[in-house]
Amino acid sequence: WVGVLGPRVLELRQTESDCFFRCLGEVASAESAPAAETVDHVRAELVDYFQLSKPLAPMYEHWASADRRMNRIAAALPGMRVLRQEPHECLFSFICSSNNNIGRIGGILQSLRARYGPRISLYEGIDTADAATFGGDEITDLQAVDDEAFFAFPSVETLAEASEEELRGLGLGYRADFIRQTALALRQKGDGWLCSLREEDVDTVREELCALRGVGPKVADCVALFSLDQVETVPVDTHVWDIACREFDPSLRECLSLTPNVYARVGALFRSRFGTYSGWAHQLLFAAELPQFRSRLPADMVEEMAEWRGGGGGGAHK
DNA sequence: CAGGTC
DNA sequence: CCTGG
Repeated sequence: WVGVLGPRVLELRQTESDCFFRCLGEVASAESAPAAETVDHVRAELVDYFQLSKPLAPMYEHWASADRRMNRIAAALPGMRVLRQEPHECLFSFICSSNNNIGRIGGILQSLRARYGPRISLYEGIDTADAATFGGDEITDLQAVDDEAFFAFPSVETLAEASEEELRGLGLGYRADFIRQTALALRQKGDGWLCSLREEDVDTVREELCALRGVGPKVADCVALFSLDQVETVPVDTHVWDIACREFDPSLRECLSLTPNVYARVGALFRSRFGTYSGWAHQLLFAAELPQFRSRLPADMVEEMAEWRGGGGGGAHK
């Protein structure tokens, strides 16, 4: 895998027993430390990003014993971790995700980076073709506009200065104003404000995030789980609602829309079943719904899921 | 209708 | 309600 983490382009390659990494480039402004120090620093950042100090095996065992279906999914999808993203990037990204599809979200975020983010220049002698072949992945997976363009995520300051019109031009649609407004609010609240929410309790985090433009319960929960250490939080989107209907409580199917009441019921179901790390358990169940992981699941399970989707009349069961 | 919010 | 499939 090749992509941007903070101010650097990183390459990761996983083998049976190890995970290798190297840095391919960095933003020009970053004062480059001695190479040996950078390696240690990047290693520490990866440990933080993938939350490697949290042992996953005990969680998997707990979830597997709590749920028959989860037992099989856990076996099929090992190592599914929740990322610990940079909170500002996470927040803006999930504001872009609302009422939107994954493909377009990725495009919008790449446009945001390319237009407002600092460019990352690759080190001498490194090109993305190297990077792509090294990992054996397609070059289409790269977060590059062209063959050599990488950008870090833009700062709050830069986004606050952006015009709504220009943001719309990048394909953000009505979310353009959400981005600008939230950037302005964050600038006013000061640099460390968002990260400081990591020290707060779930309810405070939710309340503070929901006060921002473009942030409702679902987006708030995503930011809480994926960047603010709220391991118990379960973001409920249309897919997670489906999972809850299908696996935990068919009566949820009667509800016409994802109202706050339904939202709360679904989260409560996950927490009663999976406990403290329900957000992480949710991540595994959610991943199992995605087309990219479907092929790894047992055939009868895939069939059961397809039947549910089709049986509802192409999603018309709502 | 898509990984919702105003 | 932006926008693309």
